[in-house]
Formats: sequence, structure tokens, C-alpha cells
Amino acid sequence: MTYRYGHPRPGLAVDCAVFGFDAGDLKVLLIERVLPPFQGTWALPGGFVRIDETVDDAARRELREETGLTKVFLEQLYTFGAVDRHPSDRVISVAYYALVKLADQRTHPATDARATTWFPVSQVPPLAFDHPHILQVALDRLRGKVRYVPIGFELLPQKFALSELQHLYEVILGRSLDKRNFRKKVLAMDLLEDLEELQQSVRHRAARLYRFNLKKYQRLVTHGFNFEL
Amino acid sequence: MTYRYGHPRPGLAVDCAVFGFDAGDLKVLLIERVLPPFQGTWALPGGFVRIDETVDDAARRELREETGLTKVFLEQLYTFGAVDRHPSDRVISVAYYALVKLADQRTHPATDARATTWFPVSQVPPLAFDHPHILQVALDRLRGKVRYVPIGFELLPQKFALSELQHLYEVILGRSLDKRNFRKKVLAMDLLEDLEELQQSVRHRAARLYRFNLKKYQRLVTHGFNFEL
DNA sequence: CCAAAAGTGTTCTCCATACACCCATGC
DNA sequence: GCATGGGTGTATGGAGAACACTTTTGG
Repeated sequence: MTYRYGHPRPGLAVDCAVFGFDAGDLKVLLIERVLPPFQGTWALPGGFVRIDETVDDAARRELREETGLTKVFLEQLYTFGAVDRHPSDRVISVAYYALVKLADQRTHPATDARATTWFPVSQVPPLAFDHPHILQVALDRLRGKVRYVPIGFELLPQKFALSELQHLYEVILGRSLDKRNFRKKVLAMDLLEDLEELQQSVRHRAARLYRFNLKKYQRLVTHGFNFEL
Repeated sequence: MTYRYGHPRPGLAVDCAVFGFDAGDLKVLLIERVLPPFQGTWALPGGFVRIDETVDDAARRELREETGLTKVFLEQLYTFGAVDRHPSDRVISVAYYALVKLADQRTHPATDARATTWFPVSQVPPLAFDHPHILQVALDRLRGKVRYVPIGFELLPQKFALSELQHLYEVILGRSLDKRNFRKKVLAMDLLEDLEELQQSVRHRAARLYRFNLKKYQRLVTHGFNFEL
């Protein structure tokens, strides 16, 4: 490769807003910065894009290195290009958002990742750089997209009850939904497999468990089907 | 500012897919490249982001320098970060799409811009870099967004007839719409001002002209209104 | 037997769709 | 007078929203 001199190049970073759903709450994964700038401040996981990797690969690599997460839903969000978003350098950030099946992940605990913490999105501490803004855009995207693309399932365990799905939607959308209408609509799409299996160790009537049929969804999409909740 | 050495930085460019609506056709504005790589090939207007300007500003500047267009709707599309998208360098591109009121613009003709040509989107020549891909993503975005955000008006003159609006939607969405239902729906939103003025110099019955009321739309949005066509 | 959540149908309203004819104008 | 597009209303079906009680299980 040849490089252009004479024109200084901005730095190029990736940042990830990682969401999980746990204990009925939507959470975001943050890292405490160990180096300046913003040393000791919470931040979204991220880092610089290397010269020989795609931007998507950089996002996945940073996620792995900083949080230990590997198999996650990851999608590009927006590129933040303000001149002053880094205090002493010129750095543009391609932001991503990620969705993690927290309940499944929890079973493979500690990795060699740095200290990370899940914060409820309603109780996020002060963040470095323009990360509050990035997080806001990520939340808006999640809220907008969850209604017409089946990404909500990326936040639930593989096997889930309909009420868990409903609560997820209620938390993300910020309003309550009618139980009967919700179930009717979801089941009418015929994308959930009834696993004929029940919840374990709940102290009330156990709910049936379902699984999202991704293959079927993809097949339907090619025939013009539109998911909508 | 301080700069990081030791880690080579990718180049950072912007590219714009500029759309216009003319003679009943959706068109895209292309530039013939005068320098290598891809010398003599058609490409989307674009160029490198300067160290002291935001990425948005870079897109606007390139648009002005290369096409003479200034007052256009401009929105970030996606960032393309493949390693091999430039043949001899590492360049990441933040892509934008722009919408131009071609009929209005036409009255202020020649600028000092380079030679540019409007191509119907169905007859685009071979393009440089990954610009075919960028253009495809831009078209998908336009088609998806035009239905629930009133951006179609950015492609029409300020004063337009309902049939022009309908034809615009038909071209973008790629299917025909029912005239009565379309008019009913549009007028029911109460976002178009009847200018009580008629089309001039048409060789048939002249249509009433309307104007999109942006202020009113913005007011309604804050009260939970959703545009949809 | 009590607490907690699971599960289940019907009615009504509204919106999307389908559909055909007369009107105004320029040539 | 004819060609070209402008402009208008109604009927039907389907989807979304509102709404309350019985069932199951564990403690």
C-alpha cells in the first residue's frame, strides 16, 4: 500500500454500545478507562481501527478484547465526526450497537477481559468523549428497529416465555402492551416454535417456552413478509 | 493537536449519492474522474475529510466543490470500511445521500463545478471503487425512508401538483398507487397548503399547486404524529 | 388457601383497498 | 371534438385496540 503524506489523517476508532436484558431491565456494558484521556471515567468499549482489518472486524475485535464477548449481534450505527470529540487529537468514531443474550452468556462467566459493568440504561454514570450522545443514538435505533425487525430475540435466551418477550418490548418501547393482543399478534406471525417445555423453578404457574425460528423468518422475508410488533 | 505515530492511519473520505427527480425519472449525479485510480470512470462525488472539519462539513464541501450544489438535503448513510475498497491505499468512506430539488436548481445553471451528469438510476454506467454498492445502499435507504419520513418533498419543486408527488412515490417505490387513495391519505395529513394557484403551460387541464408545510410537520412530530405513505 | 403469573375470545372502530366516471383545458 | 390528465365518493374487509375472568403452581 502507498500512503498519502502532506495531508494529516484523522484517527479512526470504533465504539460499541452493548445492550443486554437482565432482571427485567435493559442494560448497557461499560468499561472504566485505565489510560488518559478520561482516565477513570466510564466509556463504551472501543478502540482504533487497524490498517489491515475492516471496520466491522475492528468492532468485533475490540468487543472480544475488552469484554470477552464473541457471538453477539453487531450492527453499524452511525459515524461520529465532530472535530472536538476527542480533547487532544482528531478521532472519528464509527459506532456500533451490539445485542447480547445475557441469560445464556452468564453461564460462561469470567473471561480475561478488563473490568466491565452492566448498567441499567436509566442509571448510566457520566461517560467519556461524546459517548452519552452515541448511547442515545443507539437507544433510539434500538427502539425504532425492534418494532419492525426481529432483533429483540437477540436479547433473550434461546428458550423464552411469551411474557418475557412482552416485558422486553415494554421495557424497550417504554410503554405497557396488552397481553392478549401481544400474544395474538406474535403467534399469528407463526415464527415461534412451541417447545412443549415449561419454565423451571418459578414460584407460580410455569409458562410454555418458545424459540424464534430464524430460518423461517428469512424464508418469509424473501417472499415479502414484514415483521411488525 | 497531538498525533499518534507508529500506527498508520487509514484515509478517511466522504462520498455522496445525489438524487434528483426530473422528467418523471429518479436520477443520480455522477462525476467523471480526472485522476487515477479509476481515471475516466464515473464515480460518486466525494473526497478526503480534512483534519479541521467535521465529516458532515466535508460532505457539504465536496458537494459544493465538485457539483456546485449548496442547499440540499444531506444525511449520513453508512460507513464503508472494507480493506480492499481502494486499490492501492487504505481508505474508509463515510457515505451520504443527498436530495436535490432539480426543477428549482435548473434555473441557476452552470457553476464552476467539474463536468457532472445526471443518470437515470436504472441506467447507471460502471462506477469506480465500491460505488455501485454505496449507490445500492443509498437507493434502499431512500425507498425505505420515503414512506415514513417526508423526504420526498426534497426532490420536488417548492410548488407541486399532487400527481407529481404521486409519480415521485411510484418511481421510488417501484409500483403504481391508487390515485384517489393517495390523494385522500396525503390531504388527510393536513400538511400540504393549497396555494390556490394552477400549473402553467400544460397542454391539458391545469392541476392545483401545493406546498409542504415543514413547520407544521415538525410541530406535529413533537406531539407524536407519524408521517406515513 | 393465597399469591403470582399464565392463558384465553369477542366486539368495535378505523384504516387500507378496490373501483369508474365526469371535468377542464389546449390543440 | 378529441386527447390528456385533473379531480371526486363509496362499499368492503381486515387489523388494531379495548376489555375480565379462569387456571395452574408453589409456598
